[in-house]
Amino acid sequence: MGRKSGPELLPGTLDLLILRTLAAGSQHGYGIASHLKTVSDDVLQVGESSLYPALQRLLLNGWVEAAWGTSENNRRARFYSLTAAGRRQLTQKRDEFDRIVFAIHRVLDAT
Amino acid sequence: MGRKSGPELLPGTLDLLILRTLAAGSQHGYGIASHLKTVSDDVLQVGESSLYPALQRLLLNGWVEAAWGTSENNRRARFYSLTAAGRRQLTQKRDEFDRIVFAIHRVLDAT
DNA sequence: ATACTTCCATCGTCAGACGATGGGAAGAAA
DNA sequence: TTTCTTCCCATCGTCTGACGATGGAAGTAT
Repeated sequence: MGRKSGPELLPGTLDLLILRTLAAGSQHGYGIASHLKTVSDDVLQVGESSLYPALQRLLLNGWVEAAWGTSENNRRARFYSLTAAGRRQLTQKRDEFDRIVFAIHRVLDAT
Repeated sequence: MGRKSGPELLPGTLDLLILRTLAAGSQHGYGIASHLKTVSDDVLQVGESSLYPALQRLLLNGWVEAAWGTSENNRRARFYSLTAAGRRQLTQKRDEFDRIVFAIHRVLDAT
């Protein structure tokens, strides 16, 4: 029976979520995942095997940059932060998301 | 350069959209696609190569059933309609969608 | 010592969306 | 009559992306 109970995400929204999280300040991977889980009240549970590839993607696209540092818990951590292009991308992805969700609602609420 | 201008859909929502469309009455594939495009004001543009595989999926899962008939335009067409299980699935997928979109908004609107 | 938590990351798999492609039948245009 | 457009069916191959499993390493608590 393939799946467990339900998808933890809407595919295609992970980049947006990460970008938005980083817009509030630099964070390391683990911190991003925790933040999403907490803020979403445990609805959004992004595993590390989704998160890190996504971060690689964002790095490659130049939307985030990374720097090694030390976490609050005194551990070696890689801090990701938004670039200018990342900020632009955030706006754009957000608009696109809103546009599509609005459209979907039109369908769902249609007479 | 890979993409054209933007994704026409949120991946994972196509089944929901089709199910919801059929909840308003039997339709053939082409009709479903037209309906989505019209109602969404051209935002949701589902191509036939997305649509038909999706319909096959829905058939396999027993959420829709199909019957050959004749379209309004006097053409041979396959009419898809919701089964009882399909109606249940629609409710469930819709709830799930709302839940996740709500969670995403919590992230997007976070302080 | 040992176990748990935090933090990094990759590999292999699988689902799903989509471009390209192919066909057939009805009606309109040439 | 031929041609074109619209309607309607469907598949194949590709690519993106999420995720389970896996494997470290370093700090903190028991």
